[in-house]
Amino acid sequence: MTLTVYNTLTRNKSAFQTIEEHKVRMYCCGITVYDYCHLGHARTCLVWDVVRRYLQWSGYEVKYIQNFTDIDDKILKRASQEGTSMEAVSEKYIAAYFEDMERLGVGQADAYPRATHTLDGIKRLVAELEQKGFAYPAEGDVYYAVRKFPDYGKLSGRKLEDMQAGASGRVDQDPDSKKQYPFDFALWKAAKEDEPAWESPWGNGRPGWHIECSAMVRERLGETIDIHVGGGDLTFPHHENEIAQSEAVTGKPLANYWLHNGMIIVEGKKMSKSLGNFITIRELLDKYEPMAVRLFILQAQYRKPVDFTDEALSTATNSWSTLKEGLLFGDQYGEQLGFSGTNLLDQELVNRFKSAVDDDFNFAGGLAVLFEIAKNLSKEGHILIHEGIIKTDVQELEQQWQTLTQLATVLGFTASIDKDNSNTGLSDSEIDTLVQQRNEARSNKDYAQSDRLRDQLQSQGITLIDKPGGITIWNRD
RNA sequence: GGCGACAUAGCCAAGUGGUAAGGCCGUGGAUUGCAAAUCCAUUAUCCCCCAGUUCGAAUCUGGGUGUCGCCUCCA
Repeated sequence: MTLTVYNTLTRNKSAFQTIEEHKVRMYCCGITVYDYCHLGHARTCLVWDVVRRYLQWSGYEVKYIQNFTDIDDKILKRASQEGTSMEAVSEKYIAAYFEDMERLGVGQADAYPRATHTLDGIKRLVAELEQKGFAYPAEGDVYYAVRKFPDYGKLSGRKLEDMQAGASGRVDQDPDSKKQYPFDFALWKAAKEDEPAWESPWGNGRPGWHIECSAMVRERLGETIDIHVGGGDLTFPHHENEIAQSEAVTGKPLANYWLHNGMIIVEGKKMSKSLGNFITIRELLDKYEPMAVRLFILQAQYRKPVDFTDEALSTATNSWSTLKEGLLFGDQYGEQLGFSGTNLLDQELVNRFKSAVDDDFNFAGGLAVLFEIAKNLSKEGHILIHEGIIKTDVQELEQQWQTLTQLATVLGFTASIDKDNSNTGLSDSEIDTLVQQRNEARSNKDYAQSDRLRDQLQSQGITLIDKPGGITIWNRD
């Protein structure tokens, strides 16, 4: 089986081949830290985290880097609104980012470089671009001359002439602009009053947005990396500009594979800050379980847009409880069934999972395998509770459970038994007594009393199951 | 206006030439005092529309229609 991936650069699926055998160098364009993350950010982080897990599980050693943009107009604006500094705003939202991602179960990258820690690399890159004639200074700013880079537009599939012709007035030359050409972009911006600035050969100033990623990739991963990922909305201009910057200097491809995830849609429109239709991860997790959110995102192909609705999240919550039941099977019944603890996997199931996901990270296809296993396990669990028997061979059940657990881990799903069910205050014998009282009421046809007792127990998390022959068993939720 | 992506049951969604995975919801039956839970069974003659290629297409080609993204900060 071969992993096949869709490459934005070639607009095609092709077999995945690494530069160095068994090693993957992967870079993800992270976030600008001026506010809490929303569901759209969650999708990006979640999807690429799972891609990385999958690559690792497939036998690759993955070096995964994700940046924080901590120099930016929006951060400065936020700082002045809050009467604080750019650093304070960045720190606050970086901390919030880690809290949110931990709750979602997103693994940590190998490093989180920041623009403010990459100034040397950035300035070196700008200087090299200037030396090679790709950049020009203008009154303290430095711009990249896109017309000097023949490949400009190759990632997003556009031509400069078309963009200019088709933009219908949207790219009118700003009379105050220092650019030589409308699509040139800033590598370095001259310092404004009261704003943070760094010394440079072009005067005090700060870096433009795109240059930091070029510098970080080069510094942390090298001149050509295997996979560069990010949200689809970054394809142009951000990633296009990264390519222009890096490749102009090195003469080598910046990345062999460019992968982009689709957007979250709300009522037909992209979830975004500017539209104000976003829901933060924190708000979301007040209402839904993290694993349900993960399922909601992974059930869709990563490149397609996904509609956010409460109905979809509720559905995902129900689906998650099915999966969860399967995942908890061994914890709940393993001891009783005498699980051996050996880690044997069902290769047929593993292969089906792998062949699904190997096709451009088709996680939805992989999840179908997980659901199949989980459904059977939860069914066996139910039969065990109700009838005290199982219908599948114990060894096979254990193998299924081990397989489910491992495959779920690849996708980042983990379940744990809720610990707060022991505070009902009722001991087993007390429950037995109440159940007996209820059965007496039932035999006297005093159903009002019997239902009252059942409700009372239910409210304390005790579910009664009436079986044929007047036998009642119970269990704690 | 330019570039790109997508269109499969009530909802979400996989499937890229051989006759429609999976999830959620629902339905029928068993069981029950009634429930709940559970078990069993069941839910697209058809994949946006039209034409074509083919023995055969949801899957390929052409043309429509619709939706979304990017072209400005953006995950």
